[in-house]
Amino acid sequence: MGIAERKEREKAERKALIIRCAKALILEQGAEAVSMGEIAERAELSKATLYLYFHSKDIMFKEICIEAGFQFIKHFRSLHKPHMSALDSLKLFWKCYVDVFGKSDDVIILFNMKQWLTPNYPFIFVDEDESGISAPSFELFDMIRNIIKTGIEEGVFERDVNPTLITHTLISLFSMIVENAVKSVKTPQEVGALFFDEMQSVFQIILRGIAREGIDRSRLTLESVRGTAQSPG
Amino acid sequence: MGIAERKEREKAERKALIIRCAKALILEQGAEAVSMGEIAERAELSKATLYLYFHSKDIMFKEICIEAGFQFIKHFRSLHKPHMSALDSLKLFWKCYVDVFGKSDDVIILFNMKQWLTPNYPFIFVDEDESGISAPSFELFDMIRNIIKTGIEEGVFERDVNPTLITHTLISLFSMIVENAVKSVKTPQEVGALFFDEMQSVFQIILRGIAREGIDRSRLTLESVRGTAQSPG
Amino acid sequence: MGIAERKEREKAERKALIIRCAKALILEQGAEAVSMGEIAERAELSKATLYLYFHSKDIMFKEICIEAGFQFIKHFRSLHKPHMSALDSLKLFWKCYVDVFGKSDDVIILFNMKQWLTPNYPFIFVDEDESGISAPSFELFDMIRNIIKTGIEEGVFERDVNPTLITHTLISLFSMIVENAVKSVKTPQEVGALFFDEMQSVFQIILRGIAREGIDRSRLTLESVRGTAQSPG
Amino acid sequence: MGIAERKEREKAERKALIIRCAKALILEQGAEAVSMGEIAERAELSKATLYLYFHSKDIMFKEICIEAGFQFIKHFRSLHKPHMSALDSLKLFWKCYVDVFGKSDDVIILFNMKQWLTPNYPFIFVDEDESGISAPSFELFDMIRNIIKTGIEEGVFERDVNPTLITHTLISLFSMIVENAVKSVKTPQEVGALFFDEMQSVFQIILRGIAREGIDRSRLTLESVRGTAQSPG
DNA sequence: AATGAATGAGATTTCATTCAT
DNA sequence: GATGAATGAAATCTCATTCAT
Repeated sequence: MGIAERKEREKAERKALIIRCAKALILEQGAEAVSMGEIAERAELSKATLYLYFHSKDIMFKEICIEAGFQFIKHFRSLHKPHMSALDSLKLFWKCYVDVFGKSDDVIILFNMKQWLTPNYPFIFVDEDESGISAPSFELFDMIRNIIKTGIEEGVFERDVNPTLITHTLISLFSMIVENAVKSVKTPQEVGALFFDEMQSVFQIILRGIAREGIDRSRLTLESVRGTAQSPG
Repeated sequence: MGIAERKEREKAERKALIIRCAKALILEQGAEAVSMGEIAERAELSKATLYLYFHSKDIMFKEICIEAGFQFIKHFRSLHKPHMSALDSLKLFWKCYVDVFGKSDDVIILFNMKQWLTPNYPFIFVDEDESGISAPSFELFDMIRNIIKTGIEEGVFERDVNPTLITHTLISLFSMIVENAVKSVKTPQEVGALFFDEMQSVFQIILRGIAREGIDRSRLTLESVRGTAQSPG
Repeated sequence: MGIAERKEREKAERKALIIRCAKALILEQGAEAVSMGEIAERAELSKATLYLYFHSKDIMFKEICIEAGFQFIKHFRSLHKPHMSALDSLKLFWKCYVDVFGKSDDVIILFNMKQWLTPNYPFIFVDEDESGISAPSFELFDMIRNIIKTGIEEGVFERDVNPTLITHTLISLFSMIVENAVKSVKTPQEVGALFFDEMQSVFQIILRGIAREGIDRSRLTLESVRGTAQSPG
Repeated sequence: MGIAERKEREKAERKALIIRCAKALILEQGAEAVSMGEIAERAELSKATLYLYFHSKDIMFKEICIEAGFQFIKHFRSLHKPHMSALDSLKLFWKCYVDVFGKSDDVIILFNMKQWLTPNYPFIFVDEDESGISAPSFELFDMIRNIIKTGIEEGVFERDVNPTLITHTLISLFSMIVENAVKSVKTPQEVGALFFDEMQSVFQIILRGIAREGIDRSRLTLESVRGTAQSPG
């Protein structure tokens, strides 16, 4: 019986290896430019072997996206408390984003690969596709939307704000900024500087933009998290 | 005597036809996926003929993009008055966006193709490249940034707002939303609905988010322009 | 009636213009690389116009070859006297080669274009081909062969020498050396230096190689003609 | 245990097959005219397969050429003794030429393709190029030049003979004759007849032409090797 | 007579995917 | 389970040649 387990484990490791290599290449060249041949070469496997683990390039890339999404959600879940206020939740969301980004490239990967989540990227409606893989799309989306909804109920956000739309916008923004950051620099560390300045500023603007008139702006200010981001671990 | 002119016109029409077909395909499939063969087929021309009008695929796509950019800027310029306030300018910017979009797909094209062009398009100054085409990128960017700066001077926007960053963010947002809208629906008319709801909402949130505390929100409200957009001229 | 003549003349001028441009391009890039489009551009004519003067690229290039051949033959004829000895004739042949080369690029053109004289280049058997053009091949070839034959009769060349073969070899050599010279340098002036050293040396070796044993070597020595070549007239 | 070896062998055979087909086509049409498609068709493989064995057309042709060069040099080396006189060496050179040619088309290929390769092949030292292939050009050139030098030292060749130039000439001549022979006939067997007559005659003339005055002509005579050539092993 | 415009045919090269071993 | 080998289909681009005007 130990043999079966070992085989299982080895198989998972192989799969992880492939994904790791694919991610590295996506970071280096952008998702569009990566070919199966390159992934195989980097993983020191044959192209044919890749197809044992993923039925197609499309599916491989989708799985990578999805896995990256789960990492982020998992981290957020582990820190989020049910009773948190909307503002605290959003600030935590921001913190998690920074944390995960500091620790791994998943966030970059996630947002760099929108073409593999088409046609309804980013993570809105696609829950199950022909490949039988269920995406974390709705979860991420729903999570944020619930926070916005809570904010409206708490009277912190404007009543005329459309939670679905704002959620969409927030995710879009994150995605866009990552994309720009990734494209203009090379290493994750370099990405950091550009990225966090812009991200934090934008997040704050959105916060202010959806906040009800009269809400004190000090409550709508994000703590600088750059220090955290720069010290991965 | 009219012969030369007619020939000129016919040539321009052919070029326009090619561009039209290319745009349609870009809207349907995204810029990356479109091949010269498909464009030729759609235009009912041979591949070789395409190369008479554009020396390479790269150049064709750049020209399409740049042309679209100029259309937008031209329209804005024709309506913009020097003495306009920052808020009025931004509102006009929004109106132009809607107008141009209502009349053609240019804006969609413009933003849908940014990736294809240059990593940080349209945020980076690319005035002249090896193809000899000058891009309107910096103009667009500068235009918006000047409006933001004016707003800060007028005391309408927060002093701590970074004009360059906000400009970047605004363009990113527009770009992103267009992209999402285009990808999730089929016809330009359908795009319209999603698009304007989201765009207008986001634009308004940004406006509120960068406005100084105490600025009356009624001043930060965009008129609904959907009617205009839906009745193309 | 003057009109017809003028037309005739203009036509001839146009044709000459085309040939001139084609030659220039052949010298610059080598015959293989030159395209009809380039020739048309250089001549400031349309590609279609080229086809009014030459039914195909093949025919144009053949005509160029043939014309170049005639120039050389014409010059040789004008200086050759019927009573000349074989050795004097060959020396004259050499002198003409140098002269024509000094004055024009025809010799280079001629030998640079062997592919358009296939399959029996250089100038051996092809007298009439499908295009109806008769080549000066046999004339050139025959001229040399007659000189060799005379030399044998005079007892200057070995009896076991095969005139046809030697002729073939001589022409091959000229062709080869031109080719190498042309390929390794750029301007005709530069070609000169390399070219004449090698050519003269080789010509002399052949002369000695075919001469009868006992013929005094001083008779088999070519005067240096480099000065002549360098001062184009 | 034999599996790996068999695979290795099969791979080598495939590569050899491709080269064989390519050579045949080069002989039929000349190097410039042969396309990857034709080679693939002749080898009954897909074009893509060709690219498994050769990264580009350029590289394929270079490899063919270089391999042929090595074959020739190898054969010469195996028969050449250090103490040989210049005349014996040159005669051996000639014999090897005939031998290799009798057994394969390599020599023809070698010389027929020089144009395709590099302007002054095989006269210029090209030891390592961007494709990482080292060429035997200089070796061949040097080998002959050393023989000529020895001959001068032995007092068999004229003191005023320039070894580099003569080497250049010899190779040019061989190259030229092969080319002509190949172009004027169809089958390799037919090539043979033309080829050897001319080659032998020319070789002998050169020998006589560079020999010192007074050297007995019987020493400068090549044995007829046609019989050997016609009976391929 | 001249040409602008068009094109068919074909060039080289890439890549996701399959299959026999 | 792993892979080397093969490939079909498609990509971009070129060029000699034709034809309506």
